Amino acid sequence: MWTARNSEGYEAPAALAVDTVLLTARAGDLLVLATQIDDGHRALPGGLVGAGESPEDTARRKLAEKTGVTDVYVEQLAAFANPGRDPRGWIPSIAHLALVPPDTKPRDPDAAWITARGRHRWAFDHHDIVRTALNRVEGKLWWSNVAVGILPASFPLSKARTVYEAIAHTHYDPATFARDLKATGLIEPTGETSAQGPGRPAALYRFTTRDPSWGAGRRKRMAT
Amino acid sequence: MWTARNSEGYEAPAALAVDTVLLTARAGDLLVLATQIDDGHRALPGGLVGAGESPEDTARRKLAEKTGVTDVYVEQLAAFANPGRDPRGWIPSIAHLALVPPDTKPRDPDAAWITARGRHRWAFDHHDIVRTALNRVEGKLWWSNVAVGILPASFPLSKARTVYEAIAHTHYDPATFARDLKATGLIEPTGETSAQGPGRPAALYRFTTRDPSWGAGRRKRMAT
DNA sequence: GGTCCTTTTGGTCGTTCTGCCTAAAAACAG
DNA sequence: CTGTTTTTAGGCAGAACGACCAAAAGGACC
Repeated sequence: MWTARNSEGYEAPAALAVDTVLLTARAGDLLVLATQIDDGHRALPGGLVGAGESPEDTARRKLAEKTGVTDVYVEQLAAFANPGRDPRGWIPSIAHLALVPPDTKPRDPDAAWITARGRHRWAFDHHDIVRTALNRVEGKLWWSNVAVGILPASFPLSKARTVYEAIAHTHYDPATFARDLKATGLIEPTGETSAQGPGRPAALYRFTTRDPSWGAGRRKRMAT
Repeated sequence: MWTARNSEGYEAPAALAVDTVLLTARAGDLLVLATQIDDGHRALPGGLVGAGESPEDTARRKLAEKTGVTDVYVEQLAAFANPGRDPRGWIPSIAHLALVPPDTKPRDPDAAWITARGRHRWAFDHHDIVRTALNRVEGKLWWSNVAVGILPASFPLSKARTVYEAIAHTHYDPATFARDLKATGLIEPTGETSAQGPGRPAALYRFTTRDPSWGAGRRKRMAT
């Protein structure tokens, strides 16, 4: 059982942790990176925040260790600090949300992509963290450029639609989706076209900005 | 300079803090409770989380000390844990958002209501925390029953409109506001009417639920 | 080349939502 | 009783939304 005391003699947190919900979308499914724990439970990738380090930096550092990916979309989710959440001691965790392209391979042999909405036996309060992450990314989908984290620099609208459908967990009409996403002003055509497979070649688009920023998008009612 | 070490010998946070953005709306203005610090800066009410205490409980305990109010709407905002945010040492803070009715009086003589959107000289990173709180409450306004925290159990639509206008920082047409708020399903008529002052007496409404819950409301696009 | 199939994409149509407006209902002041 | 004020119901035009249709533009196969 970890404990700590500060220089005033009062009890202090034993450590400050970070847990990251790393999401991606593949074949219409939303996936989350999870490591396997000895007792069969799943756990989110995370680690301890070092002195002089910001929690977001910790999240990025740990993600780089687990997947080798750098330049990831990372944002803070919430703090999970209820007493007893970690059996090792008083260890608050600052949960983060991160998104990566679907071709990202885990470097850690114990880590694997599992369905984000499937029922899994999560360790600690990680089930709550995952649920919070899903709510967050769903809510932001049409109001921001979160999908930037999953999509490559240049993409056809059908690819974007697959990602949006995986996140929103619904089905969009292709024509309507194209009209609405273009209307948000979040994307712009690159001028290029791609033609792999049958069918008319699709025009490629890019996000007008790859910097994550709230409130950039517009409209689109919530799914009923 | 506060420091702490855990039982493994590694450096740990010196303490875990809570800062609360306590908001209310009065006369069309959004107000925040701030205490005055020696050097003239403003600071948010807050305190240290005790061992075995949840941060939200800490926020409620501190608010009760400062204002005497219990049964407050409190939700977690975000963690502010950048190194150097607190000159006293490594002290992450979990910021909270709280809402109270406008007749709440501060008990602490150093605490006072100040305009939430005014330019003030905030201490530490409290300016960021206030801004985050304003964004949060604005975003949730039409999608949840956050306004429950400010409005009394029973209220006329004009009162609700004043609160909504203070939060959204816009002006709503009275007729349109009534139509739209009723359409959200968040409120229901009590059957009573109130007639103070001139004009047709207003029907009184209550929230269908006073439990804070995300996603209960519907529609209403973002303000352009 | 010709035919069929596939996917993209522009447009239409009816429904719903939104912002603005008008006017009636229902109180108070003089 | 007459004017004033506030609430509240309803109308109307424009925008947004969802579903659909059809043309465009490629590949696959004969």
